[in-house]
Amino acid sequence: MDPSPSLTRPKSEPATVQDVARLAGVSPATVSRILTGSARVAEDKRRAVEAAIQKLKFRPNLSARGLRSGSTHTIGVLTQELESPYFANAVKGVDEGLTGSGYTPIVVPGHWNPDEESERVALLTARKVDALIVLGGRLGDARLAELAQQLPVAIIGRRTDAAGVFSFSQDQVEGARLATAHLIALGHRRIAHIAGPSNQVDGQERKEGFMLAHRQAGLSVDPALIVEGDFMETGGIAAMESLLGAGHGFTAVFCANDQSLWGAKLVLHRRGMRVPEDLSLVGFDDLPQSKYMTPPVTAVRQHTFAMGQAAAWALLNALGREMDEPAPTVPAIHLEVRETTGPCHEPA
Amino acid sequence: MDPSPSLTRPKSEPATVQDVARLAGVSPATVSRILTGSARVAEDKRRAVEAAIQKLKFRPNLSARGLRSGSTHTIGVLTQELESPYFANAVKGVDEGLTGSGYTPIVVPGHWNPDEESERVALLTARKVDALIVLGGRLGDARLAELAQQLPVAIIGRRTDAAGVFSFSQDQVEGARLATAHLIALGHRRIAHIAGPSNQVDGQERKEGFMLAHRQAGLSVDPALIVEGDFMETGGIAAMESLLGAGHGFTAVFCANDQSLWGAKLVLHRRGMRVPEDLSLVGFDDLPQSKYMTPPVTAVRQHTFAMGQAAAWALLNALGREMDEPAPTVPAIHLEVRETTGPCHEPA
DNA sequence: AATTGCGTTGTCAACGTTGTCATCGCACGA
DNA sequence: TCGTGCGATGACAACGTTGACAACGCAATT
Repeated sequence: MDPSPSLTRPKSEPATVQDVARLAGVSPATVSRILTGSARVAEDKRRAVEAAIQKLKFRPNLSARGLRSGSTHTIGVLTQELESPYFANAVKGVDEGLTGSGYTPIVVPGHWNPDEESERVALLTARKVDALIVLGGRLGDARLAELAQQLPVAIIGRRTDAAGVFSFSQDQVEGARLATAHLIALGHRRIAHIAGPSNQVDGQERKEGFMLAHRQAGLSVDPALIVEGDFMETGGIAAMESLLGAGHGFTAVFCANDQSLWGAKLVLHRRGMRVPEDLSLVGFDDLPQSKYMTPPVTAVRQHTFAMGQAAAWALLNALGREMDEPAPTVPAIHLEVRETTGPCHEPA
Repeated sequence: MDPSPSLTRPKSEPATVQDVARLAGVSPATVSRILTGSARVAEDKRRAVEAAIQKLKFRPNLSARGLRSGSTHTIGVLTQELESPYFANAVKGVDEGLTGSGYTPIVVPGHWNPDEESERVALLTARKVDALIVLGGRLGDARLAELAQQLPVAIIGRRTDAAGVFSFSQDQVEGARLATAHLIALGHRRIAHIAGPSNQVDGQERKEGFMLAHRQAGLSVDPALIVEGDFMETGGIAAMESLLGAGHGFTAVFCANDQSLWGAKLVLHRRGMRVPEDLSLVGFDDLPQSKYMTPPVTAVRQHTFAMGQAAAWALLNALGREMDEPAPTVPAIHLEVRETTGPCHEPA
């Protein structure tokens, strides 16, 4: 660490269109025309202006431009946790979908807190973003609909009834059903579930899929085998310990997300239990790291990157931009079978 | 996926200070005074204005404010990869360090590409950010110094000679030395190194620390045991396979970063080799996930979060804000010993 | 050679906010 | 009672950019 502040700051004022115009011997309007490409300009003047821009290192002041034209060529992205791989992936998709469009994403975190989310969104709109992408979160439908009245809005990872909102999400129930059915097909009969927080819709839906798969197979679920986690590694640890401590036999666990699974897996390692020989594990999200775990994790794959791209595409389109490529498609949710699941050895 | 565009968009024009002033029966200047707190205002007028703001849902237009006052209360953050846990952590630190300050971070990715970084930074300055935080990257010292002339600049994870730039970084050589010395202390004598890309300073310095530890212990390094990776999991896989394929015995590996280690570890798992019984592994960065790997990874801990916080603090301070807390300290780099390292079993 | 027409360029106002300056009104002291 | 002074408030200009509109020059046509 080496903080070395500067004491002198010359602060040469940045050039303006006026300066450029004066140097190039034209009017500010002509400079503007060249910058925005809004009208034809004689070749020699264009060259003179471009030279002046180079010389003065001119960059249009985007505050002024935004004020005058009403458009900032900016897309606000409300995420929840910057450090979560799940959101990072979606943001990356948005970023990718926006490259070459002239629009820049402005990413702000909401921390799953409705008040904070609302505040951050207000900040984005005050900043006059041209469109808005919301990743998950707890913003109410009413608020979303209200926002959609002012500017194009897309939401990722959540369904909504709010009118006029582009929504990109994947079928959580189906994903969970897939995961559970896979375990059942491997012969598992006593399957535990480390659930998500009960106040979060995703968690509820995944639990629903877990139940559904059992019902479809004509199996019943032992409520004692369902333990609530918090979508974090630590929650997975606690849940697995409580599950193991209670001592009711089970041969597989469906975890509501990968992070819970990672925590659970660590507990098994500590106790000398092998995966998948002693216990099969399925996750949800298929975060990038899951592929490199030992053994690599079997998990339901959410196409967050593709959803980010699709959201970006939809908004650019709504903003009236000519799209040279068709709307990207988001693959259906599916199960990525790797090595944390295996046939059931202990007969129920 | 369910994109449901709205066709009608009423677009009620947002309220302005003018509207508020009219409704409250005062002048725009008085509204401004209340908003910015720049002068005393009679209690009854204040109440009237606040009521009008509520009623009209007024939010000051930040483009206009930025244009007029020159300050946007915004801090630009140039990161490299949104999806990398390393950068995500630093950004989170910045975000935390900024909470409650009234400043908002604007995060843009640079993708390790000097041209793109330069372009993104230009975009941030055109947007009139009040200060700039650069995470890693390849921006030249000259450019950094030039930027520092215009606004306060901090750089994280990189040392720089650029004048007037706040720099927060950790001693990479020392970190690598620590990691290697730990292996040597455990009795390892033939230690391999999966290096970073040779054109990246971090990689070079970590390799240097690797060599240094050997020198200090009076040991020589077998050049055949050093293989170049790319700081990604796939590079780690390739490097480990080439190392194992060459067949020269070694009992431990120092990986230039955690992601390389994850890849390498997967190869060992595939080949049925145990960690740390058959091979010890040390990483660098100590990413959050490393703690939940099985076994948990021994790694050099970089305090990226703390550096992010410290950078935010330094910039706020430089912007003249009264800091009610002292500058956060960044702990020295250290080795987090977990379970991927153990005593050497095979005598050299 | 005069006129029309078109394409290029410049002038000017406006976007919403804030700071400067002048003014107003009030309370106080002489 | 009148003048002074100070605090509160309003009018106004300015930030840098763009778009509407007007004016200009040139070429083609009659």
